[in-house]
Amino acid sequence: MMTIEFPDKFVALFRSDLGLTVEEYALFTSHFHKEFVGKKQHYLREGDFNTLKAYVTKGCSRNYIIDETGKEKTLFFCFEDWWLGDIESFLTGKPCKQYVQAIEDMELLCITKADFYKLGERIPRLMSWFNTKIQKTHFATMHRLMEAKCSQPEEQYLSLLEKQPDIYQRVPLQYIASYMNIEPQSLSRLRKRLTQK
Amino acid sequence: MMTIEFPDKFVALFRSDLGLTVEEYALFTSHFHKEFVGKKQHYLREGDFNTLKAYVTKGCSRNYIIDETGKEKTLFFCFEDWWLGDIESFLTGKPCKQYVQAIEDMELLCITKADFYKLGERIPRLMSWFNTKIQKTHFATMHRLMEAKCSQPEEQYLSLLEKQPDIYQRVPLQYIASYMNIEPQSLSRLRKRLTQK
DNA sequence: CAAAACACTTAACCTGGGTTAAAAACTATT
DNA sequence: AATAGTTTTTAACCCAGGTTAAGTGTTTTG
Repeated sequence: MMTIEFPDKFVALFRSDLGLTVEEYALFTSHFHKEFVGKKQHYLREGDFNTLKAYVTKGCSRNYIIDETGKEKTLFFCFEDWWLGDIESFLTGKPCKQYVQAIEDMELLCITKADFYKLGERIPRLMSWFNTKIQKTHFATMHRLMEAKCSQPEEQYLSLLEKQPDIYQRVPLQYIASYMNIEPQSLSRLRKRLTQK
Repeated sequence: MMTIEFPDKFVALFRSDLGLTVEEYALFTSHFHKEFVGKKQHYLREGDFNTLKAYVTKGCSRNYIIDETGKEKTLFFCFEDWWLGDIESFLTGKPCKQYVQAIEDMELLCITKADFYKLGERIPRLMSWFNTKIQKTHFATMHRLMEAKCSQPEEQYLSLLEKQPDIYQRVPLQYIASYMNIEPQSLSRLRKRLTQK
């Protein structure tokens, strides 16, 4: 079995922050395996079952859904040191509603749901970390809903440019438009308006 | 101390569904008190601290935020047998971002956060119920985000009319418009268009 | 009961994003 | 380097919803 390298942030999270012992940490990490998802490939599609917890070590992706008219609607992006997947499917065991597609070649560290829950029984802290993570994810989703309800395309573009300027280097414009709920043409037009000011 | 009447659904939830013993249930419910919120009064405002778990026995309300331009944006409504409040503030102990306003006179059954967590230690099932509830709330918020991203005002109006026809009797049109992210005038116009068909 | 406050509707005008289609600018592939 | 494929830009036209404002209907309250 080949040794996996775990990123600094991963180690810090479970060793320093969560305070797992060396033994607990070793046990936990021994259950991980590597996966790769090529650019434009799907990690999950609607109807799939999300049975892995996946930590992103390289690349980025987007979660999207397809509406009744066949249009893709990007819900959010995922970058290094985030966890990837469709939480609802992971937690309920039901099929995914979302698509998860790599925007760049991705490298993942994965543990199966079964292994994770088994370890959760032996390492209670792992379970409480997970519960806290679900809470934080919920807050993030709520903030996203608030943003979606409040902000005009123009402010949304500018605030994204401020918070995550690198996103425009890494993520094609069409996906950002879909995240902002407008057509690529409209985002292009909006940018033109902004540069003319 | 006066006796509080707990609604059937409340009893079913904690006795049948969750399986609390008679003693546990008695202990749990002994910590509740009643509260009233008059129509248009606020149960919570932005900046307040949400320190109560509140079960709605009568009336309905809306959670909303105010955007930079001063406009109210309704995130969701709350009816009988739902839990009321700003979960993020409850869980983090930080000030609310949301306003919670009664649409009709409301009657609530409340337990303090401190009491709830103390009981959670003695009755582990209570805690695991709560964790599951947070998960479900997260799914609901995610579905709301998906809906907000996908649906056109017209379909949103019609699907709401189908799912919860009583909402139009109980909730003023302006709040439904705000929930749908359009102006009251536009909803009025939309309804006219629909009746003309 | 009348006045005031609130809720809903209607209409005219305006604007920003959708739609369609084509061109231009990149990327990837042979 | 040439070709094909993809992504982004541009332009013209259209339309749904925003804005403003006025009018009608319905509660609430002194």
